Amino acid sequence: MNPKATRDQIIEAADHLFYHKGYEHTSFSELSDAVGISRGNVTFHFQTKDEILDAVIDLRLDRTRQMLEQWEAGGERCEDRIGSFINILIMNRAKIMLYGCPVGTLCTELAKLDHTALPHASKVFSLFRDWLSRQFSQLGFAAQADALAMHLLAWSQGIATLANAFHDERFIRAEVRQLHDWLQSLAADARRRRAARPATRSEKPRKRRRDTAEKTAL
Amino acid sequence: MNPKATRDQIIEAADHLFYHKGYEHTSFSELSDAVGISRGNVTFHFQTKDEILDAVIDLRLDRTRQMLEQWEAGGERCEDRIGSFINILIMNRAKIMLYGCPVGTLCTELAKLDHTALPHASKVFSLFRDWLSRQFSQLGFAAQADALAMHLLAWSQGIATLANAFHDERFIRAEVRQLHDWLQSLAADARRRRAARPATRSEKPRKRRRDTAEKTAL
DNA sequence: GACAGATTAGGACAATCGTCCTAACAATCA
DNA sequence: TGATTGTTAGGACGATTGTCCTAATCTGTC
Repeated sequence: MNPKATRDQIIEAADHLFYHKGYEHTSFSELSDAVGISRGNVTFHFQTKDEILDAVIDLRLDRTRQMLEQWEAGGERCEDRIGSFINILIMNRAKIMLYGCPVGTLCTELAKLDHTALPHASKVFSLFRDWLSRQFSQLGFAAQADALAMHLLAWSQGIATLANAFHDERFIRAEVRQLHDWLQSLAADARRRRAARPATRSEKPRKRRRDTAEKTAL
Repeated sequence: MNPKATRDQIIEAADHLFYHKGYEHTSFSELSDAVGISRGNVTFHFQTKDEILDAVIDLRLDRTRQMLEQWEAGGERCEDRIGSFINILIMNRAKIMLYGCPVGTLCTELAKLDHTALPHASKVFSLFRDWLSRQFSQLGFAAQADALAMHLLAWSQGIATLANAFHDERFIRAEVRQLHDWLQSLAADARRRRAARPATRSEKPRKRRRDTAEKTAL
C-alpha cells in the first residue's frame, strides 16, 4: 500500500473517531481496526497519540482554510459569505445533534485534560474568528468586527452544545433563523449608514454614544 | 466516620473531579485519594462508576433547584431574576475559563461516550430552561418564553465554550454586557406593550406578522 | 463483654491502555 | 541477485483501569 495513503488513512480515521468518541476514548486498537491495519503499523507512522492529535488538528486547519476560501470566492456580498458560516449548522445538523461541534468539543476535552495541544486546537476557532472579523469589517463594522465575530462564534457554539444535549433539530432551525435575521438587520443598518453619510470617514464620531448601527450590532 | 459523611464526601469529590478532569478521565484511585480513603471504600458505597455519576448529577440537580429558588425569592422584578442567571457567568468566570460550564461539558462528554446518563445530565439544563421560561412568561412573552429561555441558555453556553478555548476573560465581560443589554431592551419592550394596551387579552393578534416586541425578542 | 452488622482497607482480578521491540515482508537500487 | 531501506504485523511490556473479594476494624445493641 502507498505509504502516504496509510498515514493519511490513519489521520482520516482519527479525525472521525476523535469527533465521534472523543480523543481520549479513542484507542490505538480502534484506530487500527478502523483503517484495517495492525496496531504496530499505527505506531510506526505515529510514535505517540499526541502526534496523531497534532496531525488531525492540522488536517482540520487545512480543511477549514479551504472552506473559508471557497466561501470567500462563492458569495458576492459579505453578508452572504457570513451566511455560509451560519448555514453549516443546518448542513451538519445531524452530526451536531449526535456529537456536537468538532471544534468546540475537542477544545472542551483538551481543556479538561490540561493538554498542551489546546492552543493548537483553538487555532481552528481563530481561523473562523479572523475570517468572520474580516467579513464584518468589510460590511462596515470595522470597529466592532472582532467582537461581532466572537459573538457569532459563541452563538453557534451554544446552539451546537444545546442541540447535542437535547438532540433537538427544531431548536437548531429556530436559532439559525434568528441568526439570519440578526445578520440581515446588521446588513440593512450598514446600507443605511452608507446611504446617510457617503465617504465622510474623517467625520468625528459622537463622543461616547453609540449610533443606531452599533446598537443593533452589539 | 459517619457513613453518610463518607458517601457525601465521595460525591462531593466526584463533583469536583468530573468538572475539572472530566468523567472518564477521573479514576477510582483519584477519587479515593481526594477523599483520603481506600479504593475499596469507594466501591463499597458505589458499586460502579455510573452510580457515582448518577449521584453527582442528582447533587447538581438539587443544588440547581436551590439556587433557582433563591433567585426566585431574591429578585423583585423578573428581569432581575433573569439577570441573576446571566451573572453566574461573571461569578464563575475563573472556573469557566479553566473548565468550561459544568453542565455543558458533562453533556458534551456523555454524548460522545454514548452514555445512557445523558438524559439525566441534561435535566440540569431543563431546570434552567423551565425556570427561565417561566420568568420570560411573567415578563410578558408567554408565546415565545421557551424559545427565549433556550436562546439565553445557548448564548451562555457559547460564551463558556469560547472563554474556555481562548482563556479570555474580557470576552466574557463583553458578552455579559450584551446579554444584560438584550435583557433590558426586552424588559423595556414589555413595559411599553403593557402601557400601550392594558388588559386587552381578547384582542386578536395580527395575522402572521410580528409586532415590535416580538421582533426585538427573537 | 459478646455479638451482629456496617464500614473500611487493601489486594486480586482480567481487561485495556499507550508504547516499545523484533521479525517478516515489500520495494528500490547497485 | 543481493543489499538496503521503508513498511507491516504482532507480541511483550509495565501501568492503569473498573470491579470483585476477603479480612480487619468500628459501632451500636443485647
